[in-house]
Amino acid sequence: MESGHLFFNTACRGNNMIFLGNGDLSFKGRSMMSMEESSKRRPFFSSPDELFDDEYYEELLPEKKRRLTSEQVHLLEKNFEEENKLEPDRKTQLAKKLGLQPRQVAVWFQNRRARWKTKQLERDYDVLKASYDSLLSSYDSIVKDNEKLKSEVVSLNEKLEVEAKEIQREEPISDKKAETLPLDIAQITGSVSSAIVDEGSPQIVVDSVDSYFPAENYVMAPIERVQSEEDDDGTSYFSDVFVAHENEQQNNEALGWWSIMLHNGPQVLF
DNA sequence: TTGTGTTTTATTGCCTCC
DNA sequence: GGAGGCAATAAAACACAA
Repeated sequence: MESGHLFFNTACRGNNMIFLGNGDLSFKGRSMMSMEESSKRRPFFSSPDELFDDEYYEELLPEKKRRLTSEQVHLLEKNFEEENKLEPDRKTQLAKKLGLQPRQVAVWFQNRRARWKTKQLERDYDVLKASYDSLLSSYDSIVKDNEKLKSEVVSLNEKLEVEAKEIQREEPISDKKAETLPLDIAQITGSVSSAIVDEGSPQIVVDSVDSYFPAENYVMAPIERVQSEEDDDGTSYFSDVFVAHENEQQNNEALGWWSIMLHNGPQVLF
């Protein structure tokens, strides 16, 4: 039926083709129209004589916009797949083959490129969106991990504090030793990992220019290892613990390079 | 049948390249 | 300056729901 329709729905006059029937009975998934319905809408011819009836064409003029037949579209699509640009020779050949004006072929390619571009943009958007969704998912997972690690740090800090107090109770410390003990262990506990940073509480910031301690009043000084807890794989959660002293001058004398480090910018402590 | 949205064909104006 | 490409747009053809 489609091929029959295609045969009847076009009429050639010289190099130009004028479309008289309904060009897309089955065009791009649209519903099939019966031959009868089609002829009611737009008559088509059954004999060569009728095809070249000049009077009829004059009635039709000015010519209405006609859709290309599915056969023409198929051939155009095939050519477009091969090369989406049209050289002059190819345009002329294709126009002859299809019974269209070269201009029509050029216009079809132009519109087809525009459609392709739109589709391509949609595809690109889908790819980018998938990529974004994936990244977002990874980010969420990292945030959760971070929360988990932070709570572990809090729990370990609490343990550390308890144990430090016990040590202090069991072995009363000398005045000299007392100078090097933490003033406030809770303030120090943020220094365990650069990946775990709680913005809500003051901490020593590792790998950062910003330090928890106001440089005017405090310096950091190395002290004896207070407590070190190790993970299953042997990774140490706690390294050296530092203490802040209010008397900067005293500490500058006593602590040497730590104070220099503090005043001279970024420190990598672990 | 009609209103509305979509698709296709064609035009216009601007831009780039040779 | 002419040819060709592209973006924006018009207009016809068509689908489809109410």
